[in-house]
Amino acid sequence: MSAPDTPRRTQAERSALSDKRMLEAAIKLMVERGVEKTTLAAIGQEAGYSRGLVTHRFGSKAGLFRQVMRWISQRWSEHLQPYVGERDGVEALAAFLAAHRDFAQQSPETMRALFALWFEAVSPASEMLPGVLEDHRRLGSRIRGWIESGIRSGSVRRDVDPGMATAQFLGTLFGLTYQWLADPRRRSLEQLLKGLETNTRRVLATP
Amino acid sequence: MSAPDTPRRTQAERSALSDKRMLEAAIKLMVERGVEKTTLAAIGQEAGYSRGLVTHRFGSKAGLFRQVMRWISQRWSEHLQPYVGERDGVEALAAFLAAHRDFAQQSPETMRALFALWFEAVSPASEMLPGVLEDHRRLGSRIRGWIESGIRSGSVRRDVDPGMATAQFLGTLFGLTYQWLADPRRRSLEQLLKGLETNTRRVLATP
DNA sequence: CCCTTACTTGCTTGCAGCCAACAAGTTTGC
DNA sequence: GCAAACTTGTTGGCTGCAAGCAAGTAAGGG
Repeated sequence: MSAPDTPRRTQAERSALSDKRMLEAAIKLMVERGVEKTTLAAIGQEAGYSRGLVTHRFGSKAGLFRQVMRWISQRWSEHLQPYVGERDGVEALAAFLAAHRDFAQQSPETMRALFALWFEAVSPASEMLPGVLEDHRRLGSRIRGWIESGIRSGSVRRDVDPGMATAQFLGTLFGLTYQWLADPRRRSLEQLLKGLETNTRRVLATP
Repeated sequence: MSAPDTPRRTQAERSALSDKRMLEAAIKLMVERGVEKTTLAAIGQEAGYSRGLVTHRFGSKAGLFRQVMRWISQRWSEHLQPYVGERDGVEALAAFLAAHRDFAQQSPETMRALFALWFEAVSPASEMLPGVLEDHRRLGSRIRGWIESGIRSGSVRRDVDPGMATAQFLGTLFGLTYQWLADPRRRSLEQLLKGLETNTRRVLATP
């Protein structure tokens, strides 16, 4: 007879579970207190383990938050996928914005954690920057793809430079999300993204 | 006869000098290593004083960087002033972007420090956030003013919502600056801001 | 006037508390 | 029994505080 609160697990299950718990605890605490004021000991204990396990598993504090970023980034990316479907051009961008809006509404803490990590990475000599740039590049490629196919299918103006339009679109998305993070009550993210959609249509769509 | 390397100074001069030296040292080190990896002891010694003076003067690490932010923010604001002059509407916004571009070119480290501090402030429970929001609000008011007077003078479309247009414009400015900070070599800030100007004209200007 | 004495302000040094990272030990699953 | 998961002991380094020293300033008697 085994105690119901500690069922027998395989080693793989054990470490997968502790990984998940620690990542979730890290997100919870970093959203409450910020990365700097979140200690590794607190994360370990919030997750139900010892103060030392986090370091043992992820190597360092930076290593942990790199993992947090990858984890959320992946989930975000998967969430966006189905919204766009087979659309292209401006319609794909609009669907992408709707996905972003819904994700922020469904789990604002997760969104906050992801973007806080991205924004903190601009700090010079950041150990997270390479991963952030990788994420941005991937995201940029998808967006540029939609714009380019929009040009080919005629729904996007022919004189648009896809690379530049991508930078503008992503820049505005980041900037609006930043404003929402900094001061959530000033304007709703939904409203801000609606504005971006309108402007994107006006700038990119064929007349 | 007094030694040339230690001229006699009043108390006020002494502290003004040490303040300036410490703020400059803080900017230099935070641009090199990031805020987190910059120690108060290193700042004090870089400035030519003891490891303890920074805390004594500014109270805490957060207090110091609050002061750094105010200091740069003020200089930035003063730099922008003369560019705009008596312009309004889209022309004022274009002049503002030119000022931003020139400031970034003249002293990129200063710009980098200011925006890094702004972006780091989105971290929850940040002690700097109130000051950042204050800066943003002031900036937003000026921009909204230009847009509103542009509407009155007829150079900006009548159906534009000034508050929303301000949020979009500022958001894009932040987002593009973020991209430039994160990856300076990918696209020049000049190019990015040029794109913003074009889009702003397309969205706001009367046909 | 100037120069001694009392006082203020600027600055340094020593120390306590806290944290990340590492290493050695213990438990759990295979 | 042995390898992987996890815990506990320890160290070096950093912030923030407080006590103390030194440079500057003001006031009174000659």
